[in-house]
Amino acid sequence: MSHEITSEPGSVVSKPKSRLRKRTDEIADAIKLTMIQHGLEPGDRLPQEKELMAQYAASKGTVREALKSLEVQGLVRIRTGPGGGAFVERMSERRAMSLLGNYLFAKKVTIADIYALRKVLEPLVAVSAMRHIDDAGFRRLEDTIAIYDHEPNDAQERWDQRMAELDFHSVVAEYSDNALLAFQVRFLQRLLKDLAVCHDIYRQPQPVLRQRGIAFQRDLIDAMRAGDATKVNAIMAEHMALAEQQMLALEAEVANRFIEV
Amino acid sequence: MSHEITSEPGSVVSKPKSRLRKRTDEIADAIKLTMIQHGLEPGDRLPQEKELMAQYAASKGTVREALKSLEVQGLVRIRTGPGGGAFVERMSERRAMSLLGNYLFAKKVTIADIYALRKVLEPLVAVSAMRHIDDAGFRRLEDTIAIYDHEPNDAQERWDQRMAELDFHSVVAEYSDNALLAFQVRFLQRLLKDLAVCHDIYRQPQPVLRQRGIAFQRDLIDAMRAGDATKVNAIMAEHMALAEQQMLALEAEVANRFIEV
DNA sequence: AGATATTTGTTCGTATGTATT
DNA sequence: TAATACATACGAACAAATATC
Repeated sequence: MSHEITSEPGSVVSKPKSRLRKRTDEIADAIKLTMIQHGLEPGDRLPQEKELMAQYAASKGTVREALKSLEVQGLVRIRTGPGGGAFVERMSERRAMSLLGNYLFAKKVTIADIYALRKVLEPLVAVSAMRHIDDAGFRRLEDTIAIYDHEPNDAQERWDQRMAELDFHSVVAEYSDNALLAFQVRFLQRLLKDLAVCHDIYRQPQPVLRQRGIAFQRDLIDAMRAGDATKVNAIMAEHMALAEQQMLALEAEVANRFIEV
Repeated sequence: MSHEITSEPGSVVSKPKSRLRKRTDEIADAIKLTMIQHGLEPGDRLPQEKELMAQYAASKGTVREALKSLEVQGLVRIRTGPGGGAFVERMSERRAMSLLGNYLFAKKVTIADIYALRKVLEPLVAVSAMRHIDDAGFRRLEDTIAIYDHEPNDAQERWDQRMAELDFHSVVAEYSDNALLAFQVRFLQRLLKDLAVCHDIYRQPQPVLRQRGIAFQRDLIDAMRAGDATKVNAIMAEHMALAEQQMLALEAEVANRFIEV
């Protein structure tokens, strides 16, 4: 709808003499193109291997590599059996995050980097969500809070509570109609869940933050129910500022302990 | 530890008969794992096809599909010839954006969505860049402005100027040390370049915006040179607010003209 | 600059696995 | 259960690209 599915660099110009590009990639791009031109939607089936082999005058292996490429890009899903073949699919958020994670793997992403973004985006997404959330949504938020509204009994429960705290924000983001913003916010949350440093941090007991966090989130729900955008924004901004402070402090603590040993 | 490794209660007992996952994906993941375990860095070479075939007791086609998967994920690059094979590679920003674009393809992303993010992120990245930019950077910014500091002669030049205006922000983002923020900001810029609606908008003449844009950018450079974070933030915020306003107005105009026809 | 060796890229034929009917 | 239709996997051979001498 919005913009075109993009081809990899080099897909534009075709030098007639030498085949610059591999046959596999040519076919992958060609299939991608027909998907766009025919306006195929998720669930629609592409021609089967045999037909594609004939259509592009390529062998099975080459066609399969092309389909594999599309599969990894999250554009198709391949099913065996009668009536099987390649079916158009929407890339899952999970896969998008995984791929983006590969890009950021090499770069060094710090907690400060993540919170620099969260501090501005979480308030934004909360206000956006406020305009679309319904009773079921509020119930989901309250159910999530219930997971961590009490002292954890063991390390496992403490871990689960930390994850649930992030899930709270994930649920909020679900109700925004800005797909771009929602994805970004949820990706930041996933980074916090995955970063090795955070694993160490989240394992620490932090009695203060938990209760203050709950207070913020209860206030946030109230403000959302009241439809008070300014208040929602302010509450979330303060919540993020405090969370960042706490995370950075714990990060330093974890680092120091590591040095002492 | 004296006790045996136990299976989880619900863990999948390996059915010896049927393979849950495709061999290709198993091999791709196995290779990915060894890449991490061995701490391979860009430029390092993986075993060649022959060796991988022996190592995983798989056929050439299967191994090739696995490598294709890694290639699409931007993790390796494959070279032919003596000493060739799969080499570890960092995913390019270009590919990361392309893949993320595939995810957002299905979702409807509006100009308003993009500017909701730009309004908060561009000021942020400008302040961040201010702390690391050098004389060469300032020169690049001024060179970019030079592309659009005069009336365009034809449609082509007008188009080039619009792209250069976005490039200005791209250069700014380059000097931020927050990889996450920089990527996000540059991705938004790419969306503006690619969105079909924007193509129509950017083709329109807009004499006012160009000059005001240049004024903002000159002021921005001055504020960055002075190291005035507050001012940098304010200038960029105002610039984005105005740009959004203009874009939305033109979007409506383009839409109306489309309806008239 | 050209020949050669090495390694990926592609093809074809065949057999097996899997889901539908 | 059996037949069918499709993807999945194997193996051998050939083609194309590229580094090295």
